[in-house]
Amino acid sequence: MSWTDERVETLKKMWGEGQSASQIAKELGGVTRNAVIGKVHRLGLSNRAGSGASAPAKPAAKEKVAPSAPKMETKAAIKPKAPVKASVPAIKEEVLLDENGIPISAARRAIIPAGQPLPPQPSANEISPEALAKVNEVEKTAKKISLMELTEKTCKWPVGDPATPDFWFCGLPVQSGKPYCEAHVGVAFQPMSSRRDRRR
DNA sequence: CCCTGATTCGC
DNA sequence: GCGAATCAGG
Repeated sequence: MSWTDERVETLKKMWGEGQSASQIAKELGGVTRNAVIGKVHRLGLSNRAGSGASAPAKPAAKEKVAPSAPKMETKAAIKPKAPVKASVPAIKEEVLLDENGIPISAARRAIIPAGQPLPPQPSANEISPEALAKVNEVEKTAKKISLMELTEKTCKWPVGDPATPDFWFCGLPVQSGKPYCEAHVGVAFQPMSSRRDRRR
């Protein structure tokens, strides 16, 4: 593959949108994230910001270390024509508030359904509205995979009622070792804080 | 371990 | 110019 005008265009676009090099590489196909990063540098748009921040001294005096332990990279080549459009829709969401002023979103209610034993449900915690908004967004683009499709790399956040055909798991790539994608990690692991002891 | 971008350097 | 290998950090 070569850097056709078109591909460069996509690269610029996605990089500008803050997409990671690996994501861009996947989108383009035929190139690795290294290639993307290399190109990005050559194009001189390594810095996404460009604000007048004083350029920190980067001597970058690097020395060749003895090459000893070679590292193999795991190649998983699966790219279904997922219509994953790189778009950044405005995060606008209606956050309903309950009696206590705790934000309740549609997504939230959607995952509390049957009252069955569900995974780590942050009960009455106060979750940042942003996190919830993100979850709502994610659930729109989630891969919606089935139980059997779950792997260590797929978000295991359940959505819907397990007793319903509409039940599915998020399925998006997990964040490092966690069982959920970034968005769901945000609502799954929330330090209980609202437990402020109030005088009565 | 997973991921990220940054840099180097042989091609 | 290109990008794998490597480095460095999260």
